Formats: sequence, C-alpha cells, structure tokens
Amino acid sequence: MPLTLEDIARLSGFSRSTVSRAINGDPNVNEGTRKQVLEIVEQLNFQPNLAARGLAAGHTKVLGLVIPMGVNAIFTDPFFPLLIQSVSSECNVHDYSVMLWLAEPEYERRMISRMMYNGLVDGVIVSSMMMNDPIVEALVKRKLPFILIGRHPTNPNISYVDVDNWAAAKVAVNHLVELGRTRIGTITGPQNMIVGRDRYQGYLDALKEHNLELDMNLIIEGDFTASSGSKAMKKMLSYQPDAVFIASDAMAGGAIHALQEEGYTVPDDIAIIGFDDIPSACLTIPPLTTIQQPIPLVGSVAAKTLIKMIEQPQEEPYHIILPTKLVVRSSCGWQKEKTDVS
Amino acid sequence: MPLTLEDIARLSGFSRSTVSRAINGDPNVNEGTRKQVLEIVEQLNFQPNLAARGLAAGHTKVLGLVIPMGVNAIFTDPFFPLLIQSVSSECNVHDYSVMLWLAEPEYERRMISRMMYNGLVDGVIVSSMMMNDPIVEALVKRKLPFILIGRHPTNPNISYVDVDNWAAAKVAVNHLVELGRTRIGTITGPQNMIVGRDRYQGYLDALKEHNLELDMNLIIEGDFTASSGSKAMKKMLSYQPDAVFIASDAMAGGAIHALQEEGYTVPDDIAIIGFDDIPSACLTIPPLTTIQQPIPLVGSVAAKTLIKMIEQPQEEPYHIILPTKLVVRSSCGWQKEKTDVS
DNA sequence: CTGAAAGCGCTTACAG
DNA sequence: CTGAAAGCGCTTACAG
Repeated sequence: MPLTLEDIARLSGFSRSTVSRAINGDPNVNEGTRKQVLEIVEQLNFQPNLAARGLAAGHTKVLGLVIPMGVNAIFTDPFFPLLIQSVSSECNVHDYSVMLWLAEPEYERRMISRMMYNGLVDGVIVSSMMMNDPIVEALVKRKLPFILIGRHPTNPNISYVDVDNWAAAKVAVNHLVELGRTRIGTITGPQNMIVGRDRYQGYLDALKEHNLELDMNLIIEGDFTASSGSKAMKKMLSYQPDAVFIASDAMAGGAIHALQEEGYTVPDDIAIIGFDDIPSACLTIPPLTTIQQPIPLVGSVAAKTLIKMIEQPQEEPYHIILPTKLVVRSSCGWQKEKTDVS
Repeated sequence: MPLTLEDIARLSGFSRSTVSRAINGDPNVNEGTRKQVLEIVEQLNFQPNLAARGLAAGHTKVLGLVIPMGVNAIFTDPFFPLLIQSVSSECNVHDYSVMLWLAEPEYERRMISRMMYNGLVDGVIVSSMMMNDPIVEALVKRKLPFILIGRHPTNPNISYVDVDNWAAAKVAVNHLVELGRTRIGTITGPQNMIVGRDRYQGYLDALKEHNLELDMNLIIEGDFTASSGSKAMKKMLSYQPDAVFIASDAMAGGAIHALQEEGYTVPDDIAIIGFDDIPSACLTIPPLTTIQQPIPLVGSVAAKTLIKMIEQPQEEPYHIILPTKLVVRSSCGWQKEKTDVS
C-alpha cells in the first residue's frame, strides 16, 4: 500500500495539515519543521495521491493535449511527434503531466464531454483542428482554460499560438519568383483546416502581387501526407508548372519522389519549395528548400501559456505568433549553404 | 460549475447511491429507475468527476504509456507515433484514457515515483526501454500492473508483447544469402536495447548457419535514426559489403541516401534490407525490402492485455509474441510484387 | 432494489 | 506557525 499523508504525519509528529503545507511549499511553515517533514518524505519516497489532491484542491497539474485524428497525416507527418515532445518537455519543467487524447471521430463526442467535466485535467491544448470542429465550441462553454495550436478562424476571444502562415507562404512564393519561375503551382493543405487555408491564401496573394496568371490547373489540394503530395504532383505535371509551392515538407517529399519516377529533374525542370523544415527535409534529393517553422517552440509556448492561463487567469486571450524563416537548400536551384545529413 | 452526482440525485428523485449504481452499470438497479436516471444524465450531459471516482473506487480507467526519451530516434522514427496511436485507439474502445509520459532522463526519477504512487493511472505500458532501465525495477516493487513492449532480457515474471526479433533477423539475412550475397554487413540498433541485441544476434546466427565469414568491419552500431544509418553506411563502404541488413527502416532510409550520394546503386552494388516496414518504406528509391512487424497490433495487444491484467488479475505473466513477415520489394534485387505509393 | 453512512487521501479556511 | 475539522465528489459495504 502506498503511503498517505497520514503516515507521514504520524512519523513526523506533525499534523496532516502541516505536512501537507510543508510538501506544497506553503510559506506558513517553520523552516525547521519543513525540513523534518521533507526528510521523511524524501526517505520514504512519499508521493501524494494526485486523485485525492485533485479532488481537494480542484486541480491536478495535468494538461490535456488533444490531437484530432481526422487528419490522415497525423502519424506520418513529423509535425505531431515534434509537437507532442515539446509540449511534454515543457510540462515536465513546470511539474505538470500531459495527457494525450487522440480524438477519433467515433469517440470524439464522448471524449469531449468527458474532458470538460472529469476534473482530471486543468486545461487543454488543442492542436490542428478542423475549421468546424465542435470541440472548440464545447470548450468555450466551460470554464476549462484552453489554447489552440493554430489560430481560430473567427472567434478572437480564443487564445492560440501560431505562425504567420499567410506571410510565410508569400515568402516562399516570392523566392520562386525571384528565381525566375513563372508557372508556379501549389499543393495545398486541407482546406478545412485554417493552416491549409492560410498558406493557400498566401500563395494566391503572392501571385497577385507579381501579376502572375492564376491557373487553377496548378492548384491541387493535398492532405499533408506524402502520398497525397505524390499523387497531386503527378496530376499537375501535364499542365507544365515550372515550380511548386507545397504546403508541407511531407507532401513535398512525396512530390519529389513522384517527379523522379516520372523522369523530371528538380530543380532544373521544376523547382520545389516546402513548408515546415522537418528533420528529413535535408534528406530528400535534392535537399528541400522550405519554410522553417519552430515546431518545438510552438509546443513549449503553448504549454507555457496554458499554464499561465491556469495559474494566473486573466480576461484577454493570448494571440501569439512565432517567427518563421526561409531555409534555402537546393530544390529551388539556389544553393546558398550546404547542409549535412549527419 | 459542473454537475455532481448530488445534482442528478436531486433531479431524479433517487439517492446518490442509486444514481451512482445506475451510471456504473450495477445489475442491482431496477431497469426502470436506471432508464430514468440515465435519461437525466444524458440530457444534462453529466460526466462523473474522475478524480473523485478514482479516489473512491481505487481506479481511474487511465493507462500510462511511458516512452523513454533516451533514444534519439523516438521522434524521427514512425514506430513511436504508430504505437501511440494504436494504444490510444485500443484504450478508447475499452473506455480507458491514456496518459503519455515522455520520460526525459533528468525528470525520470521524479516521474517514476510519481507514477507509482499517484493514483492517477491503473497501469502502465513501458515501451522500448534500455536494458538497465530502473523503471522496471521500480515497477515490480509496486502493485501497479504493467506490461513491456519488447521482452525483458532477464526477468521472466514480467509481462510483455514483442515480436521474435531474433528469428526475423535471420529471415532477413537468409533472404540476402539466397540472392547470392556473401559479404553481408549489418547496421545494428543500440546494443543497450534488447531489440537491438536480438536483431543483431539473429544476424550473427544466420551468418554462422551459412558458414559465412564474420567481418567485424561490416558491423556498425546505429541508434535507429536515419542519420546514424547514413553515417554507418558511409563508414562501412570501404570494406566492400555486397549487402547490408539494417535493423530499422529509418536507418535503412538514411543508408540508401548515403549510397546514392556516394554513387552506388541499390541493389546492384549493394543490397539493402530493413526492419519494421514503416509507411515510407515503399517510398525509398528503390522501394525497401524489409521485415514487417505489426506495430499497430503490438500497441493494441499491449493495451488490451494490460487492461485484462488490471481487471482480471492473475499470477502468470503474459508473454505474447506477434508475427513478423518478409516484405520483398526491390532493394535486394528481387522484385516479387510492385508496390504503389498512393 | 434502494438509501444512509462511512470513507477514499488530500487541501484549506478557521481558530488559536 | 500549527492543528482540528469540514469538505472535494464519488463508491460501496451494510442494513433494510
């Protein structure tokens, strides 16, 4: 049987209350007694029962991380692992734990309500939701603090951390234009996700700014998976693009693969620029020029901010935009720097 | 404020006890009253506070999934995402939630003890631990049910689910031998992990069975990352292998990449066989021949078994071995079937 | 089949 | 600075 506070109380000669206060860093405890208590705690490796603490204190120091399974790419795209890892690390630092929910459609409703009510988490991070995801609506009705990864399309009262996908997409397309490309296509992300839309809109606006003709044959929607990138690329080929802005590196990897299969050369025949700068971006042949978004930073900032929202509630929502950066490798025909695999 | 059992009791006209029983499927409840209670529950979308339930009932219906961060590969190798996903799905089916712990070295000790004591999880799944991982030792001391993904090297009382890595590695090497290769190297997994050792031992024994000479220059340890595979491959080249058994597809991907860079042709110059059959195995050029292990099955069986251990405790440990399969593509020079990207 | 009551292991006013 | 006591929201013998 695990030890209880009561045991420590008995062993230390202090009351349960005092022991509890000592453990939780309450300033109203004599340093001497704190030391005594903590020594016993240490020695016996006592850990308070978190369910009990949660009940009594009204918080559990665990965060929920919700990843909707609607997206095919979820577990082929390194985006999510990287995100999970960084959220988890940041939580560790603050002495929080993270509970991962993979929201499968069939279970979603059940999970949503459970999550709201169950008193098991103090707040939740929602990643990459669909535009019409009912989860957000459900969350706003409750008092549970939550933060989105990726801005909310319409409700400005919702906190989020995001990058400026629109501006970054423009940077990507501008890069292509500067290199002399004129028939620039795009393989977009899912248009039911805000991230997919923002990047697409950036593409559109960049084209317009340069007075480049818009050819709908050069615009194909992908779903962030490599295979969708490959398929889209093949379909686009007959319309002779000379460059393609692809909304994720995973899709770009698939596209480059398709191009090779079809006998095209990157970047000579077609320049490719991706988005994300995932670890394997420098492993494609040729290495992928892409937009780097600081995924680990996104995760840690989201966690950090949510914890702040929990511990120091305030009215105004947080809208945090993290920086993005063009990483030039060779898939666009401009080798500024050499990147090593190792 | 979320509703409580008390609210439902008042609203339904029954006692808290009866409501609780109705919700939890206790057979000792009149079907009529159960229906009435459940209707109100449904209508108000009441969800019991899980912290309270955990305290009172002694279980929370949440499982911990521990993934040690010692391994570099953790978030570049699709193995883990696939595993997380399948564990999570299986838990959903059984109405359990999963709590993901990424065990970072610095926090590990703290987490271990917390996990044991905190009453927040009913059991834990430990994935891919190091051979000397203290977590197992800590776990056996407690009453907390747990199961390993990957067999334990020494303690037969510990439950696990695994594949027969040793036998599968032999199958892989045999395949190379059958194709006429004689200077067969290997890039192993970390030798402080049982999975790395088992696959290496299979390689060794296969060589011996075929009376092939053992050349230590053709044996290099990797860490399951693509970049370690690439580096190892380059190092091995000067010793002229004509085939390499690589202990993970992620490393094999890196190795193939390295080979291309160095101007070698796969499989003509060097045949490559991997292990795992991750989704991108058919995306390498040429597509990778590999050993398929049923990662999603491993995850779901682990979860299912752990739940059984929790709900129907028994003395004997579970030792579950899942099947493995040679998938022939073209990286060994034997094209049995064509595999499409899409 | 149902209810009153005790209890799970903590936290936190309240009083001193 | 410390302790006795109430309470967090459930479950579960126990009695009927």
